[in-house]
Amino acid sequence: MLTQRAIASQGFKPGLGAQPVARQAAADVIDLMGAPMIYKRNTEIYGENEDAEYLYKVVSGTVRTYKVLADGRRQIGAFYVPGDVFALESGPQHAFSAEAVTDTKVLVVKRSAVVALAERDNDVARQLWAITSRELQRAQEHFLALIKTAEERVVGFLLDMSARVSGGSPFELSMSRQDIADYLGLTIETVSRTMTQLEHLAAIELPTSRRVVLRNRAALGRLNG
Amino acid sequence: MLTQRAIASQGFKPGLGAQPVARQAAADVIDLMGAPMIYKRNTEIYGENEDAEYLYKVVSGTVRTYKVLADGRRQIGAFYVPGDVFALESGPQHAFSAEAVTDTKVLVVKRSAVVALAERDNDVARQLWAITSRELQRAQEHFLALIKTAEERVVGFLLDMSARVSGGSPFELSMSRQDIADYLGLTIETVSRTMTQLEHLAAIELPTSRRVVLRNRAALGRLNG
DNA sequence: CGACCATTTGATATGGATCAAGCGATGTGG
DNA sequence: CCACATCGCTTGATCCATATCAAATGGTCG
Repeated sequence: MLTQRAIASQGFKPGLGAQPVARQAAADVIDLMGAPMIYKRNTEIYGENEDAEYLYKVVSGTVRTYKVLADGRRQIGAFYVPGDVFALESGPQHAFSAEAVTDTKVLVVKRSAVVALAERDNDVARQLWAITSRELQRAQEHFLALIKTAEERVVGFLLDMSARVSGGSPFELSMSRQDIADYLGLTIETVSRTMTQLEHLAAIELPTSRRVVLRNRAALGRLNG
Repeated sequence: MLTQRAIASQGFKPGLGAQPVARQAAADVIDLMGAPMIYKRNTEIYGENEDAEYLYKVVSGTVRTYKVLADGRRQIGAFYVPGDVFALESGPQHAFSAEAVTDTKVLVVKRSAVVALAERDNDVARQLWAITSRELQRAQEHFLALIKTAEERVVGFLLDMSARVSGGSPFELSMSRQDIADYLGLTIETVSRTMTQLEHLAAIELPTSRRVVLRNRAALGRLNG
């Protein structure tokens, strides 16, 4: 479904807009050197604490990274959609595990190869830095979301996803309510109730549980805090 | 503030001085090129959305970065103690404001100078990346802390601070209860109550409200989740 | 000593979690 | 093609951790 649009939009992420050039070039390294791979829905891409051997770029589908806490709860660190680069969250070992949310196609490149290339090509070095920087910014925003109310978290999530998946207002959520709950630090019941409530407020519409129509962006902006 | 900034810019003249430091690590670059500056308790170092012109390294004292949310609440992003480098949290503008928690001495260096140096020196480039990477890791840990219980957050904070400030077990908190609350996403009352409770559990001791003795690390480790 | 600020302690309220059913879509075996 | 099992989601009732409101205590500095 997403494949055609995903390929067309590679390398650009409207909204973040910090360094489109750097992002483009960084993406190119993976585009040029990357090997395509396919992961089925709910299969592991890598595990927490494994050596971070590869860098990935999503071609189609959605990926989640997560950690399972001591008490058994799962916290999702991020969702990655077509165009996003992941597995550069930290040091030499992965801090999070990664799984395919849907059937997913990625491009894979050896981290060591890119790092070696960066030794000689400081354009590549700058791109690696830029990717990490953007990841940091994303983590900070996610982090700020966690101190907001349930309604604000859900609204923020919907606005974010609608901006990131190609298209815009009527869009499809590729992840389950449980995934959303684990991403937002809420329970599935609270996410569900909040969605219903937003629908009653006429802020959104839910033709199906996965399909979202942003019906009143002004109201959503206000509810976003 | 402007006066102090002017002094900072004397530290580096483009085109000069690159050679002698060419093989130094980034932290050392700040040590070598940095201009000392002093900020009084509770004064601003830089504001959110200002251009990120400088990089800072704490020599003495403590710094907090924070954001004020729409509803007026303040969220502290990080505390920086001697040895820490800050102001590399994101892109070309600061995502957070920075203030001195106590009277603080820092070394300041022009960001553009370091970035320019990184163009020619891979080692410096790698160090810039490493600093950003570490910051990302720190943000992720802070983020994971926010989904824990109040007790776990406070215990985690105390263990973290005790590890970071020179010394170890008996150590001094340089920040107020309000600072801690805003860092942990709790209220001042909850932080206070939790501290008292930890004292009753004989896990810690509080000779004064700012002085902390870790009395039972095993118990604290358990309470940390 | 007195004023002020930070911290602690107490009483009550509440947002979201938890426990528990119900419902609708999808798929499977008969 | 239907009956039924399953799964993901929604809805309802109740509980609890932390927030909020309020007051007392302690420490610091003029």
